[in-house]
Amino acid sequence: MHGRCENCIIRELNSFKALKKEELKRISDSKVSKIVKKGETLFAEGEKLNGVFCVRSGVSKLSKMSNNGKDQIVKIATKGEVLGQRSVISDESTNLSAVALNDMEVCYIPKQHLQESLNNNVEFTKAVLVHIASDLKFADNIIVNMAQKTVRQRVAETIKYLEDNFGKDNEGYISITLTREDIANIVGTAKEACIRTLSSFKKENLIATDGKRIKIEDKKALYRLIEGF
Amino acid sequence: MHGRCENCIIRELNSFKALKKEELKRISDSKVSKIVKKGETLFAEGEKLNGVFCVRSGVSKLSKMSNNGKDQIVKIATKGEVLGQRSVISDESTNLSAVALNDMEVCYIPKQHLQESLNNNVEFTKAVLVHIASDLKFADNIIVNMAQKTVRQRVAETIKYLEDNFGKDNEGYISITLTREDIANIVGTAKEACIRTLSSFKKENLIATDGKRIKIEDKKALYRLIEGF
DNA sequence: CCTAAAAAATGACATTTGTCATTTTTTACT
DNA sequence: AGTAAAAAATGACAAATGTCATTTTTTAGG
Repeated sequence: MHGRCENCIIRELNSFKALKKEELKRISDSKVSKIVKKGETLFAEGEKLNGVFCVRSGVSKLSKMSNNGKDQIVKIATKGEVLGQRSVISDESTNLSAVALNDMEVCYIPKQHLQESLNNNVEFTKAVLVHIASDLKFADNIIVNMAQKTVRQRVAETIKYLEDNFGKDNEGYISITLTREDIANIVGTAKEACIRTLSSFKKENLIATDGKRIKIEDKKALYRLIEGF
Repeated sequence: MHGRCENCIIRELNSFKALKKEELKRISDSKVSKIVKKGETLFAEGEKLNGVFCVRSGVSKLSKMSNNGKDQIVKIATKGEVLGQRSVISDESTNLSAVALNDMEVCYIPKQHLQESLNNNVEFTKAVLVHIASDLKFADNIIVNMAQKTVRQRVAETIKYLEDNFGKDNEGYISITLTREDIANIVGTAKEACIRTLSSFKKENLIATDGKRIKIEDKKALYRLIEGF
């Protein structure tokens, strides 16, 4: 609970692995560990952040409200992700809000320390740069999918994404369970359309469901569908 | 034509302003100035780049082909933009292709020099980081628009974007002229839908057109439409 | 200035997706 | 285990968008 960053294995997953010992010590001394319950907000769109959140466990959605009242999920962040990073880098308020999808353990790190490292440790700055560049590439792909793929294809892609990133339990179901509405908000469609699409996938034996849980039954066919057949 | 980077005013527009004199000299010695004609490809999706392109004049579209054969434009790059940067940072092949929308003057800079500066000059690395972070924020916004806004709203938004970024000529027409198909590829819709939407905007006196040229006639109404009224 | 090719425009229609209303099922809690 | 609330599922219909065919207009080049 109150471990030291120096010993935290999570940092192997993010840019913090490029930090030097002294830097880690300083960060560790000022960081605050927090438990965030399912449904709670880490930060809201437009807020000015004075630090970042390093995710130790649990899952958070990063989303942006659109004028029609729908929440578009832009990213699902899990263990190792550093939330609020972009906004600290540019010294702007956040463009996204972060809400816990299940109970989370996070460390809050005041931004001064990060900024100092960004200003002095090229290795760290470069690591952050590479990470953000990869987020950008990912975002470009989402744009293309949103613009060019059907809801069916995007639902299929989202299921694949969830399995690839969160794995399966011992029964073969995708480990992360989202509400149909959250899935719809990733896909960028109405929840009814999302539900119908999942039902149709079930009829076609592409997937099986049990409550909220989803299992991919015919991976090949699902992948073909994503590619447009 | 063969000016020195040290004297190039374009670099005030991008991260190159954070480079030191020696760095600029080295880059200047190895850079190659090129003229790229309208319609020509600077680089294609999937290509491995050995350098970046700094745009001195002209406009390029950055796009990605989707499986249905449509080209999704992700960004319009103009004076000062550095193309291929993301791919050099991550040392991967590019995820986008770049095609000139009109005649361009660009400088090709071999990647070694950039990488050296990224490894040694924190100021530069940070400047690049801030720039990529801003691209990411922009991309997040596009995702939300694609997912949640109608074609009408997105066409309106694209027109606003073009006027804001490329200005108007002395008759009030937007300075950059794209084909309807290119506009459709920014909006993420079929060209017929794009044409129909523009025609309807014309009927409603939101815009006026003359050939490819577009002029915003009722900015307020157009902006209201973007917001969803 | 003329002409072929490209782009824009339009019609007709199919398909996809969104919206609203309602019922059924699941979940969380005592 | 029982119950209220939330989530999922489904039907019916409207609206938005895509596709294909065709005509009209514009543009580029000799």
